[in-house]
Amino acid sequence: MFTIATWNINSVRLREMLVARLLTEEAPDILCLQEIKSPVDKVPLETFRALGYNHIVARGQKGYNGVAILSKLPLEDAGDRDYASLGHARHVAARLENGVTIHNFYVPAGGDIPDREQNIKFGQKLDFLTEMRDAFHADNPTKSIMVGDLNIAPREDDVWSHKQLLKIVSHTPIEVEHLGAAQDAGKWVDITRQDIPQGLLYSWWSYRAKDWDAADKGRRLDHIWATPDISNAGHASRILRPVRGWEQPSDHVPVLASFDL
DNA sequence: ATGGTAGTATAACTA
Repeated sequence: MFTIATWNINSVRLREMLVARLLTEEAPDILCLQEIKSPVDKVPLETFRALGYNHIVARGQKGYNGVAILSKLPLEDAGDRDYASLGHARHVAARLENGVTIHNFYVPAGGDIPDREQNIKFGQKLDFLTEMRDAFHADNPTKSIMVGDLNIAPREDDVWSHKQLLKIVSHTPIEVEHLGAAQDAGKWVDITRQDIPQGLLYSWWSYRAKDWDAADKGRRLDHIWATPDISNAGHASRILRPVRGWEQPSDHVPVLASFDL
């Protein structure tokens, strides 16, 4: 059995000690980070190694984006793809010794206006998702887990108000449709919703709210999926809401699942 | 309707 977590950290250098706290308190076997906002050679790897996370696969760049997989279990680098040819560090993959492949994604946020004619970033987001669909269709993944900040809350109960967010980027029907096409192409099972099928679930709360906890205007942007050959092994999903209340927090909280593999 | 906060290339961008 192993536990995997995904967390958009919004700068791994600024929040090095928050990562260390999560690794100490929850001790997932694997932690996938997004938005590390750092070149790989400036990630504080020694802090993570000292906590037993000796196996690290990452892609970084200066200032923006960046993804990393920290693991207590041996990993081999399984490459990356430049979806939508943006030249951004938004994907990396790794393979465990048991043959399970881990994909870590940071899907573009997509800007504010949900129209590709008016907002190039929204078009890039849709193109990124279309390339994910095509890649999953071509690769037909098996024994795979895909996690990350997908920047889309697909279900009505993944947002604080379905009606009020229908024209807000992250919950528009066209984004949900594109994400669904990528999910279907890989036959991915949403492990969080397999475990917690009913009820409101959020993994992100805006920094701009006066009181994020009281207003509770959250969205479930962070996901853990698995291919159907191993989806039955997934269980014990959790979303660590209290982490949003830690000092100088990320706007995202960790999402966890365990796999009996 | 607007503006609100946070991070990094500390100025203007991205989220």
